[in-house]
Amino acid sequence: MNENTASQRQRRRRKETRPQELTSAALALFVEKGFAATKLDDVAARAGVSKGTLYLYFDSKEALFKAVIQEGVVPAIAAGEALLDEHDDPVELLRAILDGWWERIGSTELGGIPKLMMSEARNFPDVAVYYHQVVIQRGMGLIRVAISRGIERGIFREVDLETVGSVLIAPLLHLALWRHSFASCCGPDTDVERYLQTYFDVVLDGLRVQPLRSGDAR
Amino acid sequence: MNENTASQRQRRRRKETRPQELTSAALALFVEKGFAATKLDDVAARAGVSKGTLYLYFDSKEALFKAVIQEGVVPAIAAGEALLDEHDDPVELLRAILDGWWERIGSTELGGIPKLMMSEARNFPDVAVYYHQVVIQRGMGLIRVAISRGIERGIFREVDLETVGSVLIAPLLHLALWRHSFASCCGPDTDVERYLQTYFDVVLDGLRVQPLRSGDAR
Amino acid sequence: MNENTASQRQRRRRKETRPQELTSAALALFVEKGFAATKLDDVAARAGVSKGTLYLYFDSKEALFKAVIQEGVVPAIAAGEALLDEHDDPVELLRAILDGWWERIGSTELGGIPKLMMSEARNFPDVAVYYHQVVIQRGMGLIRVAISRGIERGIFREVDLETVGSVLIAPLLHLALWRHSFASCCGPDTDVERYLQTYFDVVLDGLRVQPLRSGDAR
Amino acid sequence: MNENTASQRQRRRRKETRPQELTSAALALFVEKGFAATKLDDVAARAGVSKGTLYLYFDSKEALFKAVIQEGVVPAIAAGEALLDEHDDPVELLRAILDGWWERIGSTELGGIPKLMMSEARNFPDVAVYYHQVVIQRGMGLIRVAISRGIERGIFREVDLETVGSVLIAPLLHLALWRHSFASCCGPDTDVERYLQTYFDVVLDGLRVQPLRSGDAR
DNA sequence: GATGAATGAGATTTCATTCAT
DNA sequence: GATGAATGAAATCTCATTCAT
Repeated sequence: MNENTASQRQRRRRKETRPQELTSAALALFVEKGFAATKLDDVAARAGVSKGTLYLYFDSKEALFKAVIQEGVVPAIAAGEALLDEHDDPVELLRAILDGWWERIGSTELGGIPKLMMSEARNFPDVAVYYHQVVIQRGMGLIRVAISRGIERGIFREVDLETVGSVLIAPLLHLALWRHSFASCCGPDTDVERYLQTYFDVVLDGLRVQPLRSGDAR
Repeated sequence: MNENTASQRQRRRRKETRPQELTSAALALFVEKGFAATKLDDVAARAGVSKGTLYLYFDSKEALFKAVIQEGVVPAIAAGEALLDEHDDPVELLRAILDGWWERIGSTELGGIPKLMMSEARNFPDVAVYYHQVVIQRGMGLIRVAISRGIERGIFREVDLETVGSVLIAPLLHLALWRHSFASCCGPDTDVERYLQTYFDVVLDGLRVQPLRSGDAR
Repeated sequence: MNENTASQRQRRRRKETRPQELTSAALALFVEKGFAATKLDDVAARAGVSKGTLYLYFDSKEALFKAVIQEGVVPAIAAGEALLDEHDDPVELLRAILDGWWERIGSTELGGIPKLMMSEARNFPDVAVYYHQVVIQRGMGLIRVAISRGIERGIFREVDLETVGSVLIAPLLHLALWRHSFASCCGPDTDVERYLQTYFDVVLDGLRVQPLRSGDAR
Repeated sequence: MNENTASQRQRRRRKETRPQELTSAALALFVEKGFAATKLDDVAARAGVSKGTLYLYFDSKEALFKAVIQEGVVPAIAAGEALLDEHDDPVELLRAILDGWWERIGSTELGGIPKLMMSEARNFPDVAVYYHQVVIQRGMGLIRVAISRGIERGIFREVDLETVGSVLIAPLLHLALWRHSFASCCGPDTDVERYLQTYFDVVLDGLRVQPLRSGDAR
């Protein structure tokens, strides 16, 4: 009467986890080779299934791409917003956001998604729009809040809130992009720890010994 | 007999400029769609020649790719090193380097090359190594010289010379990547002028009102 | 112990009727789309079973096809021969045969079989030979008997017994084929009742006001 | 200066005749095996070209199908309407139409088209609608004119003009269908000449020795 | 040099068939 | 017996490359 045999459970488990195994394999290859240069044969092989199995879960290569992004986007969304309440000091909050992004996204398997999205944005405009709304704008908003909080409290200078988010995230994105492009043939180029340290150092205190303290650096 | 007829000269002219017309068309499409997703049919059509003609000038699609990078790299090299002698003030030198990069590379047709190289580095490791040596390391060296000159003169703080180059170039690269990815579907995201201004502002003077002035921002 | 529980009986019932449910679903789809364009998935779905179940009853798609024809052929055989004894008047007999075919075959679900057999005869020569022997030749024989009986009694003219069967059945077949081809997109084209009436009218009495009454119409 | 070399002309000739060579090969195979069961490989092989060449001329297998029908339809249209003026006697006109159809369509390579259209009408409703309008209705109209002309002159009885066309064409269609279905495995079943003779005999003068001469044969 | 028709290897996609549950 | 996930052979379709003109 016990119809939930172990193997049945295992099978159901498999059915549920399959899509993730497939998107995970696809993500790795899409990031490495790009979407067009990735063969579904290779995705299937990496996931340990046959080519046909892919089509049980995804209607087409393009659908697989969208699922890969979809899946990769969820953690990014989840990662961020909780931080706003966890840190009071703006400097710490900003570091938490940026550090957190690196820890949870940039340095992990998901760090390839920015490269993939950058490379394919023009080939998949609808996915790009979605990603922009759900990830980029939300992330920029997060940084903006941290900065404006710091400005309110007189800790940060009055920088342009519209643009500062992109400027701040850029060096982290750059590091992530590097890891999935030149790093494999030209080495890490820079020690990650030192890179992050320099990054925070420069961003927080600038290069100059005697800051001009004007709104305009020119 | 005057064998240098007008049409002969024009043809010779054509012969010489042809390759550039082809690589230019290829660059645009490679940047837009990626290498694998670009059809030689489309490259030929964009250059206004037939598909077969491409093979008169390039042995293969891969050879065309290499020529595209090769060609795109030359101006980048030429652009830089002269600057070292033109500017004495380290701040001005740094701005000249970074501004100059944006003016001559980032904001031009060549601005797509970083995206292209980033996307394809792992598919063409030899090209990536070449690009790394000839463009990236040289560019990093340029910035390093500017920064170290500033440190020597007591204008810049003692930041890590190994990593600061990447950190500084990242926001500009980011802007160039954006222009060739999300910009087409999600708008420019930020006004370029303001972005650059914020960038220099933050980089030169940091975010904090009261700099810590320690080597370590933590 | 009463082992013939209701559900057991139902199951046995099921076991016996299953094949017919499957062939019935298959017939409908084979007729609609053709053999090759019909997916077993769809057959299974239409029969309300899983794809695997089909293979419990039929070894292959081809075996299913043969079963479909086999099944569809039985009523056709049964329908005919009894008529010979039921009608004495040759005109009535002929009408009974042709009307009966339309009532019991052409106008029913089985009316698709001629279309299916026509379409697939060359792909399944053995089935075609079987069908030819068991259905076509027998049916032609039936008509031939009716006509020859009419000739003997001086009611029908001396027409060619070899060919008249095909000529006579053709308009009915045509109607059946139409119902399963153009009818779905171009309407019934002709009212069935009027069509049959015209058909019998022309066939029995010809088009001419003054028949030539020669064996040769030329 | 003579740039129209022989081989150039031959090549151009080829370019122009290619599509017909391809549709001709496709027609033969579509008729024999049906659309779905025909492999493009085989079409290409029969036409003596490579698989890829097909795609230079037709966007898809479906487009090839449409071209096949399109091409096959043209002669059918051309064949008919001139006849109306060529024959005055309604009996001769009717024979000319039906005989002509058999000579020019039914007995030729084009005779497969009715089988093909019948088999695939439900899979390609738009093609079926087109075929219905351009071929079937026009053909029916032709017969209707002939019959009504005969009725006016008191040569034909007053049969139903709406339906008599289908009834009359049916035996010819049947013969054409037979040739492309059972004929290959079960022989011609009937001698064509005798079949046509019986057909005209029955249709023109009916089966009965003593016609009822009522509008209704019942 | 220039063309573009032709090729064929290789990609995506489909689907009859199998088999563990 | 019934299921449906998985398979892989085979189909459609693409496109870099060739070559006769």
